[in-house]
Amino acid sequence: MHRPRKEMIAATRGKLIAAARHAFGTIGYAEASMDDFTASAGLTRGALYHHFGDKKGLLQAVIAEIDGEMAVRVNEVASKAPTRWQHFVDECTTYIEMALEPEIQRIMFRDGPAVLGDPAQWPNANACTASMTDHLTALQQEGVVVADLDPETAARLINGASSQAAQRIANSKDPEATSKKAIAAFKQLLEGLHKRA
Amino acid sequence: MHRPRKEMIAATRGKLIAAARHAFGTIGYAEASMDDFTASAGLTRGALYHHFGDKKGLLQAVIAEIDGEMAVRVNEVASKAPTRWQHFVDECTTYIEMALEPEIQRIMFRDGPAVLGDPAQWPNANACTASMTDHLTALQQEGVVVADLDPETAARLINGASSQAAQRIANSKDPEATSKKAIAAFKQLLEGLHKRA
DNA sequence: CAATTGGCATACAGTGCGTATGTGAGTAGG
DNA sequence: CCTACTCACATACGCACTGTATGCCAATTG
Repeated sequence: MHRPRKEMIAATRGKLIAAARHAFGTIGYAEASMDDFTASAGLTRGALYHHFGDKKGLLQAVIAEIDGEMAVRVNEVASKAPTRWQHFVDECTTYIEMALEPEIQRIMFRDGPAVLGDPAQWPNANACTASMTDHLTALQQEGVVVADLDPETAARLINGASSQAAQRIANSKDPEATSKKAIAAFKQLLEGLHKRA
Repeated sequence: MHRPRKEMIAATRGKLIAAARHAFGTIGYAEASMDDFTASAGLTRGALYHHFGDKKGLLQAVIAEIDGEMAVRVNEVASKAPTRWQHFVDECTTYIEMALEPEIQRIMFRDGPAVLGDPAQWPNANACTASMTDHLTALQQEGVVVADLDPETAARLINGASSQAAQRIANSKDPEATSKKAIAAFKQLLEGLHKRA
């Protein structure tokens, strides 16, 4: 029986990722001391370097985890829509709502790109965009969306707009009102993709 | 005559900003050693701390300078358009083109937001968005753009989409082809703001 | 011409990252 | 069942970088 060993290792990795995720999500990547957050997980930097190579490696692992969770949440919400177009729109607005959470905003939209570069190049964190791309492709084949459009490109642009919308809401004095305005403007932009009669 | 003194000070500030701008724009904010780039300007960190307080303060100064330049360039190009809508579209595409430059991309869209937070909250770097907001407002009054839209919000979303478009082009294997696709997708999104017949 | 301001350099301390090395618990062969 | 090995993780060390406290010298002012 060689389970205990494997389980201990997985537990250690999990603890490190959880501690780092909390630190990165609150005080930010640059300010997070490896000594501090490994200690908060009851470990030392030795474990961190053994499992993740360096601080960036740990950030990658954290990002992969968050991306997976986001993809699940988006699919859950959007799959209930009546039409595919509505499905697509719901997917986008859910994305904005998730981007409102400080942890996601900080790690996925701020520190992540600054430390690891263009998110489009990340190896393990593209589930959300991939899903949006698929829907756009399908909508195009159904004739709902204009044909002259590269789906993945469009998905990325929408992504960018979403994150701005979320930041605007998050930093607003009156998030309720700002949210309405931001989502309205966002949907208006999406209308541009609709094929005209 | 107390020019020489003032001029020397301005020269020092200029040299520091230029050296930092180059370092930030190439190797990035986090990797740029203050000792190194102050030395490359023939100075030491003493001058830096005297004039800018800390590393972040210097980044702010660099960003303010770049923002000013960007605003000038946008206005130069866009002011030649025949219609106001075209003027607005040109403004956006010019913005994308500028965002293609590695220095601007790195400092304004990656490291800047990571270190200083939401660009919308920056005190001295909003000239570009302000201009776009103005045009959207005017277009709205002329009935070209849908009335039910907050101009500043829309400007920010477009900003986000622009920066994604630029990153996509910049990281592409075939920038020429990607550029066409990205700008086409971008214009398609903008069409959503047009009032329909 | 003396006094003072302040621009900038130098010296110092704290902290954090990365690496090299050590140790003890689990694992495999005889 | 005992020994040798592996490997997860800790400890110890060196280096680089930021920020602050202090010092010096030139320019300004009366």
